[in-house]
Amino acid sequence: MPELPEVETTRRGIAPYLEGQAVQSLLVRESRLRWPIPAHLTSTLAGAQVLQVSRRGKFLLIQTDRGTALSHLGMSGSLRVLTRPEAPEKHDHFDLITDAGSIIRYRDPRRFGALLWAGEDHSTHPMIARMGPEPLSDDFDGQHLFAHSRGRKGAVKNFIMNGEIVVGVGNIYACESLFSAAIHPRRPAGRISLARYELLADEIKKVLAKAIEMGGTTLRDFVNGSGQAGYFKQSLNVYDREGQPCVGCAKPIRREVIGQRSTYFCAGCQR
DNA sequence: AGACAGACCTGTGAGC
DNA sequence: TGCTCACAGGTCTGTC
Repeated sequence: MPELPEVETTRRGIAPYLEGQAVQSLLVRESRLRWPIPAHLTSTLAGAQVLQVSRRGKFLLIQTDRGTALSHLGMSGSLRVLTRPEAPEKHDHFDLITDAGSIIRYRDPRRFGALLWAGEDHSTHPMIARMGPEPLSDDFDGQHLFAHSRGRKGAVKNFIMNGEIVVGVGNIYACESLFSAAIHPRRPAGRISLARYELLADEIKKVLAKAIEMGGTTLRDFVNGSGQAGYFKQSLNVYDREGQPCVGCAKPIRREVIGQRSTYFCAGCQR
């Protein structure tokens, strides 16, 4: 489910209800996520002051005066704000409740998400330490992609989805940015010119920024902090459009499996 | 080092 | 209606 734009949309939705607030309690109904929710978190977070809610890659960072909680939404996770209590449903695994009475509720049917504790310096946490640059930062550009791709024979699509190269580019936005840059997803990463990587980096930035603006992509179940769907699906050029005409050349969009993931592209426009 | 398959888990929709 | 199968936004782990 959530790629960077969906995580950022979530961050913006929940931050106003958490920043500057004290945590009253963490209520865990199901601790078996991708990794178990640490048992100490309930007591560690009770009474903590939330300083800031930020994001690194697809992790949400809830920074408190006692350390930082990391939350990942996995494939099917969502966090939303309840301003009044609602009966929890089957896959509502934890609630973070503030002194002001807001409930931040985590739902995740597939349980690929996570809630972890990073202590004081989250940048050294194993989940964070090896991450590549943020795609929307100045540290990420065509030169970066070019330099790290030399000698690599794997498909460029897998290369840009590798979080040690750049974070936050998941299956949807990898397909979309490769289409916009007219690069075939199977092209070996090491055989793409600097000029084409400069275009690709620009398209990655553009597609992610536009998706954030539109509140993310809802394919089936993504909801923002208020429980609403995102609107970027209407802007998808190739993803989930197998057989439909390419917006550029009208040839049918193709779907092939690359790196065990469905990949959508136009064989006419992308080389 | 890097490329690839397998693993984790539940729900949904298509086809029979 | 109900069964089986393929597939779904991620990413860690193990093997070659």
